[in-house]
Amino acid sequence: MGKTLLEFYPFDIKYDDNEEKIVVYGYTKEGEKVIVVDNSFHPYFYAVISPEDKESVINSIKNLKVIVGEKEALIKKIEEYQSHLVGRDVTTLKLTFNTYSEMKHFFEPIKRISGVSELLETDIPIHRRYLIDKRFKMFTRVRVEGEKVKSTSPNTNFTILADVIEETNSELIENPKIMAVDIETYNPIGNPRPEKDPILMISISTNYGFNKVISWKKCDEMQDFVEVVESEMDVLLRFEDIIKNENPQIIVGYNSDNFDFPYINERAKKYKLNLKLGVDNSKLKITKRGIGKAAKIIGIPHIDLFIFIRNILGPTLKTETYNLNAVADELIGEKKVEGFHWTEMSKMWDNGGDDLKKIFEYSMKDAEITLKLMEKLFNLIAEMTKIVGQTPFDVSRMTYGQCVEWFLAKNAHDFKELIPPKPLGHFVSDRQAKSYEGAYVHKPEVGLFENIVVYDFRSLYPSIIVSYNICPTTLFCDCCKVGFETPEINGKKYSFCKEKKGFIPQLLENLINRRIRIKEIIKKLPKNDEDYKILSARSYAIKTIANAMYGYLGFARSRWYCWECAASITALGRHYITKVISEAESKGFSVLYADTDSLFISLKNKSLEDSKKFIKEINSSLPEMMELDFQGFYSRGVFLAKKRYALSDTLGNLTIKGLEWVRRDWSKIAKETQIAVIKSILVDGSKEKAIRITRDTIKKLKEGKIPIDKVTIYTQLTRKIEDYESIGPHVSAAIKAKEKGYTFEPGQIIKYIIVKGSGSISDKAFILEDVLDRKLEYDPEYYINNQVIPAVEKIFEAVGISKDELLGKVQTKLGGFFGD
DNA sequence: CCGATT
DNA sequence: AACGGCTAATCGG
Repeated sequence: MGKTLLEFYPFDIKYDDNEEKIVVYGYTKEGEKVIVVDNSFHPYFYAVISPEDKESVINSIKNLKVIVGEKEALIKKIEEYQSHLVGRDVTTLKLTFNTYSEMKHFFEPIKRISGVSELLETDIPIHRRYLIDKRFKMFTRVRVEGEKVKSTSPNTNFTILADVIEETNSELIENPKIMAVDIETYNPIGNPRPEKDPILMISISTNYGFNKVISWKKCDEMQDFVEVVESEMDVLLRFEDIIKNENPQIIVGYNSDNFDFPYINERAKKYKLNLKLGVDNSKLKITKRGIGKAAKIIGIPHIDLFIFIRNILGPTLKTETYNLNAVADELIGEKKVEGFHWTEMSKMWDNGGDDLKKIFEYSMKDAEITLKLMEKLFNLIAEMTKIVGQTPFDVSRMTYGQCVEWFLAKNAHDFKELIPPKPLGHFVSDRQAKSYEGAYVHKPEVGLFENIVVYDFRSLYPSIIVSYNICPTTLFCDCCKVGFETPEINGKKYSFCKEKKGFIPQLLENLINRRIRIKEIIKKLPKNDEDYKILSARSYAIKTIANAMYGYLGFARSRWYCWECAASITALGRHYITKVISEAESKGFSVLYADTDSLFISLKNKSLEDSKKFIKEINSSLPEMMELDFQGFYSRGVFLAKKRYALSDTLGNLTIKGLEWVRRDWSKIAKETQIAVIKSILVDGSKEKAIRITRDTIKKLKEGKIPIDKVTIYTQLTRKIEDYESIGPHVSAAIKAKEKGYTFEPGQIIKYIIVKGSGSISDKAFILEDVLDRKLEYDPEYYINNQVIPAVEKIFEAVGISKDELLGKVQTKLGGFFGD
């Protein structure tokens, strides 16, 4: 079909193991599906050599005879490359090969050549190497030149054999076709067993109007979206059919890596079906990834939103659990179909009729919610994908550490920095064994205070890294006699180069400046503007990477791990916060509390104006990138201990940190009582009301009037049940449930209740399902003495009311509090 | 009651 | 498989 030039949006990429070439999958603006084959890319790695041995090493490499299969494998190119390894000058040879399968046979023989000290970048997967080198970003417009040929894949418009493939601009694909998928399974004993229990239905929801539930059981007056086929096998075949005909550009699920797709695969195996979902007609592949699995469909990015939310969004969410219902409620204000619990699935399926209709509705809604979540999160996933520079499939599954690492890897060569190897074995354990001092936390004045001003350092750690040029490449440089110096850390000062910028501070400075520019633009846009949404997501993605940089430097499995850097950052953080504390005190403010980058002062006889003058003075003395911000003014606050306090602003809005209220391992009844007490004291200024509320709760608990969901406690299993040394209540509840056939995985949230009976607290702990089944009653004594009272006791003490007084055991005159 | 575990 | 600091409950000797 001849030479052609076109622009397209790449969605996925693979290194073809058999044909040994890079294949990029994408779409033109008109939605035509294209495959771009890049024959020009060849894998390579670096050998670090002593410069004086250069000729002999090159000769030895040329003389190597490596046989792969029947044929001799050849080195394609040898080039000298003067570069840096973590700031140190190194001479390397860049060795390029025709294919990866040939290249890997050269690792060992080249390592053994005298004059070669180490091999670098042998542990970069080829498709990632390709994206690092080519610079273009997934989901954005890319220019390709090459020969247009008929596609070998049946459901693709054409293939291009590329000569050139390059970035044009970073314009994002508009409105990709997204398909959300959810399955329901037969589950007579709780968790479904893929070897026995069939898939009942597969639900599909798209952002372009195709919505269906495919099932194999009929009932009267079925909803329009239900399509009934003959059998479970036909459900699977119809699913394959839909993927092929509908051509979704992105497939999304919720926990689909570890549930939906592995289950679909297991059931397909049973019928000896090969579900060819990939654009290249390849099978749905379930791979192992860390402790879990990942479901890969070649050519169509499959995003498991549960994984992305858990890894990246989780810490910013309020929700206690990452189940679909709670997450969707918080992010998009939607809930699942009510009056239905998944444990009833098989019973309702067997009943048929209206019950079956209800399952159809429930399943459809789940797929719809998943789709809406993706529509909400697409911009963020796309921006993370762009900034990290890898595929959406990979990036959506990365943790913070991996996002930072691949971001650095992408940019390292601009600074001629080679990518250090992943640390293994004792390198990791040695690093883990060597800890360093963290942030400073000021012991609070326990009690109730009024007129509180809060300051915080804007992006404290990133601004320190940039100001002090903290980088593994600048530590104790050769050029500066005295560089940027840290305070003493265990009696030693650390120095960072003043002459040349380190690559991490340089990249970080670019990120910070980029974010400032974006925020300037956002300010002028209306909130519902499409650009506003994209730029907000970009700003959030940049912030995520910038804030994770410090943690990455102290992370034992980092390629650019640097103990001295991490320890210097926290030491400087401690230096600046303590400096502000002492200056505030010397100016006559009373410092109530401080933690890491924030400072709480009481105005006392000073004015708000005085506090603003103070902040100006501080800022004029700080390095340019560092800034102390005015965070807010609060009319009242109660401080209980380090990391435990509550504030109320002038409008009565509460800020609560560290208290039981924000913790999931406390019952709702304890948390609700606690917040009601805080509100009474901080907002209403009435300790009588607080006492009344507490006593009333205790009475209701005694009378057994509190519903079960308010006495349920959530605790995560962090390991396998048998690995626990100490059996806490949640573990004990799980052990008892396990004997009855329930299964538990590490990471699972255990919902348990302490019931009436004898023995230790653990003896009396049972999981929610057990309690409901056996109609057990909660233990009022436990919830009064171990939940409600401890949650409010410290607060009452801080305002001068003892426990006895609270419970009415001692008659004391109340009063003298906020004028009453 | 107290250190260890969570 | 991002850091350390910190509080508090409960176990288990």
